[in-house]
Amino acid sequence: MGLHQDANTSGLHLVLGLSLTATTKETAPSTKPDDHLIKPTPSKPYYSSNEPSLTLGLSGESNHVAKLVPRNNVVANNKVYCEDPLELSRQTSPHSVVSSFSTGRVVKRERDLSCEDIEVEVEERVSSRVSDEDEDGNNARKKLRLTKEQSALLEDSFKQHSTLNPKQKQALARQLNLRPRQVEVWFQNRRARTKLKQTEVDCEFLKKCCETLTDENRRLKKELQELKALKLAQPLYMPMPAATLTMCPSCERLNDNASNKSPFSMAPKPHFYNPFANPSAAC
DNA sequence: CAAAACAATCCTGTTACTTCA
DNA sequence: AATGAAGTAACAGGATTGTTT
Repeated sequence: MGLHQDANTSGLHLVLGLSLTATTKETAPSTKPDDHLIKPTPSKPYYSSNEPSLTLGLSGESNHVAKLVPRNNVVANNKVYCEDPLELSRQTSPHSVVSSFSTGRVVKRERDLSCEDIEVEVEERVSSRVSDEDEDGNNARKKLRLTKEQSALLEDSFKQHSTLNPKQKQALARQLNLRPRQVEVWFQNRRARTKLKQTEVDCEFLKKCCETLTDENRRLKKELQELKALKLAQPLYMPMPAATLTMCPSCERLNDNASNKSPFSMAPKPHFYNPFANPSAAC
């Protein structure tokens, strides 16, 4: 669960309850390590009524509801302190005050703010948040954009190594003021993009191969027809028109081999030829 | 030592948000 | 102002791998 150890070790008792007041699928417990984070969605409000939810609070404090604290947060004096600006911004407002308010098209780069800054920032926004929200509490899931500096640093890091060990991830996250999970996700997506690009390049290459081979096939068919016609015209002996007959060196070799074999020997294996590897017109 | 359980990480596919034309 | 496309952050789920019991 998303309980920070501080809460467990402080000697306080925790109460876990099931109520019918809030949450959606998004708040359901997950087996994944980082999925304890509560995620709001646009169509699925972070808190909605008439849905079962888990509530967790300190015993004797009935007002403490849904204190699901991510691992990197600290609980003290009934307040959730954040080691991560983004997470704090998510938690401080139950409706997930995050980076931007789509209605006003204001994109705020929270990444640049420190934790303390965020606390202030979030408080400021919470007051103005009400008017930004739908009547029924619906709130769009906001996506944070990385700053140019952050992207550049991540790119640099990716160039050095496309995967990160935990230490590198932590260091990078600290350096960028991001959560390690965000760094991890960025690298995953970056690897996926690289692979996709490579696949597209490969696809283009194969298309060209296919085109070239089709052309070549057409040309050889034509050549064969011409030879057949020539054979009909000169049935006895005809010196090979060397200028028109092009022979792949590897085919020739196979034919030579075949000529030494008995009539019942196996036919040579068809070989697939890469037209780009050999500029020969015939191949 | 083998096997089960678990955690961490990766990949792939998808969703949802932002930006821009 | 509205809209669709492209880019991308974030997520889900399954596979793999290393560690622990």
